[in-house]
Amino acid sequence: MRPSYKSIITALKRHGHKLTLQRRAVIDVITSSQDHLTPAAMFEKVRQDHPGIGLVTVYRTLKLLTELNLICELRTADNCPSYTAGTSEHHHHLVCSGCGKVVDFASPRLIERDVAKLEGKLSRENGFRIDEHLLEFTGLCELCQKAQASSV
Amino acid sequence: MRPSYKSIITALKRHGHKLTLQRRAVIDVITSSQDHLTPAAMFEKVRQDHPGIGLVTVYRTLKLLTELNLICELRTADNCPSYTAGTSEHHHHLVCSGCGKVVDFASPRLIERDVAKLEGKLSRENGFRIDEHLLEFTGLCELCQKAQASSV
DNA sequence: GTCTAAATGAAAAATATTATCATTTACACT
DNA sequence: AGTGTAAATGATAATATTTTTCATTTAGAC
Repeated sequence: MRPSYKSIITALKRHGHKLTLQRRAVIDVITSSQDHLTPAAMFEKVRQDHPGIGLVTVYRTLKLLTELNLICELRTADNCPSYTAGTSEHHHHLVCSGCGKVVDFASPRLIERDVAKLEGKLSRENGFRIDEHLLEFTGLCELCQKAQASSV
Repeated sequence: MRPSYKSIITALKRHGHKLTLQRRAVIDVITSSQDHLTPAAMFEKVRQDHPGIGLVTVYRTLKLLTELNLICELRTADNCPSYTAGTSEHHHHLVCSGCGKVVDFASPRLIERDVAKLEGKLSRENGFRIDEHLLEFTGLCELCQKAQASSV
């Protein structure tokens, strides 16, 4: 389940962080959108309700939430990180290389089991302590496929 | 098999690109290193033999090689892209979140088969044309584990 | 050898992110 | 409710990374 506005607020409080209007605003935006948003996009959204907020605050809030593992950070080839609520649930990414759209999905238990095995093997062979894994598919979404087809 | 200096040169030629000293130098560095290198790191290496080369040229060459799919671009949480020779061989990444070290590995056929199945399902359900996939493990390498242990 | 489009390097611009610091504010404690 | 204090904010500057621009150079076809 995607973490709700409330659960994130609670977690922040639990870790001894202050609940400022600005943080609430950022959390509101991130939890009420299904998409992965870049810091800049989030800033624009938050701004609508809180004209005074600074981009810096958005960056700081995202950093904090990422450190507490309350949101999910994603980096793709377009160089901009984007964030979405929901790391409590383990999920993977399907990324459109055309427009950057990201679809989250849960992978079948079968794969997760195999991946866990592979994780053990890699860990032993390379001396790593492995903390997480991510499966990422890249391709073109429906719209970008059409755009490509019509431009050729 | 990792693409060799020669194979990349040939591919460039085939696509009608000129073989400048600078490009040769960058390709030499990227093929003779096992690691993923950032543009800046590559610049430093290339510079040793070609003091006159510009960082811009390194960027341009990496961009070109990436577009031609001759090298592999990787982005992790530290925000710096890094590149390595070798996309002709399908491989995955084990990334150290401490120092950024990347180990490439091939995943067992078992997983690849399941992933292919999942790929078909995702493609159908989301209307994506899926081009590639990447499995990425994140953790701490041996050195960074020790560093962490001793600092606590 | 000559020609030309492609590639380069220097500098500036654009973009993204972080650091600094004075001011404001949440909230623990009365 | 009022007060004190550490944490958080916003403005600004700084840093880092990547791209653009453009005059000059050069690889490679002829």
